[in-house]
Amino acid sequence: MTTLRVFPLEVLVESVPLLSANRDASPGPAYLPKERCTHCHLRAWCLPDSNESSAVDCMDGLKLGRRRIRAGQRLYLEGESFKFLYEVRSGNLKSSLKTPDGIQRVSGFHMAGELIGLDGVAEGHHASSATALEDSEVCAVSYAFLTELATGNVQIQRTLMQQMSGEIVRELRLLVLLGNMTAHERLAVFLLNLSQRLQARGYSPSDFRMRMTRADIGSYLGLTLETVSRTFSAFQKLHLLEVNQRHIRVTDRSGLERIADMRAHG
Amino acid sequence: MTTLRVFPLEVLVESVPLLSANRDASPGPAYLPKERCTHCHLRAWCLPDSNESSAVDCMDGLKLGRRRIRAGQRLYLEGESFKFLYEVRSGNLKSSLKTPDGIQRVSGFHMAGELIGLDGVAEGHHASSATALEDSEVCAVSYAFLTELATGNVQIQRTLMQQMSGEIVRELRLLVLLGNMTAHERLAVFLLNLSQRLQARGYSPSDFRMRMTRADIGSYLGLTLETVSRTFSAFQKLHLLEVNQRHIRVTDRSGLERIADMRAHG
DNA sequence: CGGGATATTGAGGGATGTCAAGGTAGGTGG
DNA sequence: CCACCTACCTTGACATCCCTCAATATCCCG
Repeated sequence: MTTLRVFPLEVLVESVPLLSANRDASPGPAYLPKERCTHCHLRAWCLPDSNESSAVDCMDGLKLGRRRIRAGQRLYLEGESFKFLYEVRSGNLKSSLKTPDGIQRVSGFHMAGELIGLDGVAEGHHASSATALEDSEVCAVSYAFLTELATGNVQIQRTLMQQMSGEIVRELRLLVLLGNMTAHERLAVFLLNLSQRLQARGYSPSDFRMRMTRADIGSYLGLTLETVSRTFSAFQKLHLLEVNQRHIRVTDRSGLERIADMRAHG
Repeated sequence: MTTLRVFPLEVLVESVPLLSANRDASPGPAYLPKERCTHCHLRAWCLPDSNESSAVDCMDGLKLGRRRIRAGQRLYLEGESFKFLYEVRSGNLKSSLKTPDGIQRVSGFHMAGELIGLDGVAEGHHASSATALEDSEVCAVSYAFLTELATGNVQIQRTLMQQMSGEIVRELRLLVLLGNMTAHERLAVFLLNLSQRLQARGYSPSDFRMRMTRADIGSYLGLTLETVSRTFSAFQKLHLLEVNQRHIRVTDRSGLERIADMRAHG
């Protein structure tokens, strides 16, 4: 496994003057220079309702820091003191947390535009770890500063609450999945969800490369990696997919959908 | 099953003047009269950090409405428009949501002092339903008013965020449970959690009556009711519990704990 | 006392976990 | 450029836990 190197983020985020838009000034080895939020093409994802200029202005005032993470590196660790939320700028990450027996279990995969770290708010330290599945870039937002700002800005406050609640809903749906579904159903739901999220970002929903291992998928879906592998093979035999390692071509989407909510129809 | 009767809550909460502390004035058939939050003995649970008088004053200004729910009745329905958060005052409720195949799955059990309905914030309608397991009482808080208030009050804002994040963390832990654990481990974790929450409320942690059916527990833990029943019997044979229908006596707590994180030790 | 909901227990089968043995891809260094 | 190495993936055989189906028992409430 890759050596873990976590750079002290406080230094990056707190010490640089706000609104220093100079993107060419002395980039450190592990992060990109700061820049105004207005330039962030993912702003709409991070704060979907911020159409009012006031909200945008507020966002510009946020203490922001970009950060690069190499594949396999951790962005934060379970139990670590919680200070920042992160928006994924590019690449893919996974969240995971330890079971009582010390095994790491994947609780989510995160693509560009998604906000992570919200589970740290409750107890002041992260409830899960975040690991890069490939070389990735994130945007760090000081949570203390964000809440301070939210106090005077309904827009930001509302968005934060919505993001949190959205996390709750996502996990509820995953709970249902883990509680009732067969391996076939789980993988079908997983692939359709992946496909839909890729499409929303302008990628092909039917031809993509997964960034996670079979073990990651299995851990996420509550299955062993062998069962995941077998299920991929089964889907291929059913002519639903063409599978080549992590490259997936969906050849029968409606077939997948039929499996995803199987018991609803038969 | 009991007939469902949902009273129009908007009427109750919006139409009554604020701070009408008269608890004897014309109570409707389905709810108690309004009263100041200061009189609420569960205030500390709902907003744990509100020691400053300013926060308490703010809470007094919240649009609050008490509401009675009979056993089996629904407080709100999945998909219903989201307007209120609810704090459980007395009794016990369960949350549940539909699987793709239309089966209702339990996602949580709620005891006095717990805040429910947070999953509705994300999309403006409830992501789950809440059903009373016995005759219960809740306190309705207008979400719109609460956020408005939070804009000027860091205390309330922080508490809201913490409650939400806490919900996320609880669900994360349940995810881990559902993904990896055996029936024995699941039930042990469930019972210990129940025990701990009862103790925190001043009840015996080792001698209590569960309010939910075997089917509810099974649905929550991702097991069938038969497996739950068998596991109770097994625990009894192992002299961990004495089980009499829903009455539980924990006779070997450390034994339960050993099962709950079994793989950690052997 | 009766009826419906709830709980217990048994028998059998199936889906998935476990253990094991290759196979494949991609990166690294000679 | 090739050989190797490591991580990842596939497939098989077998075991097992839990689900399904079914019968009976018990409790609670009217």
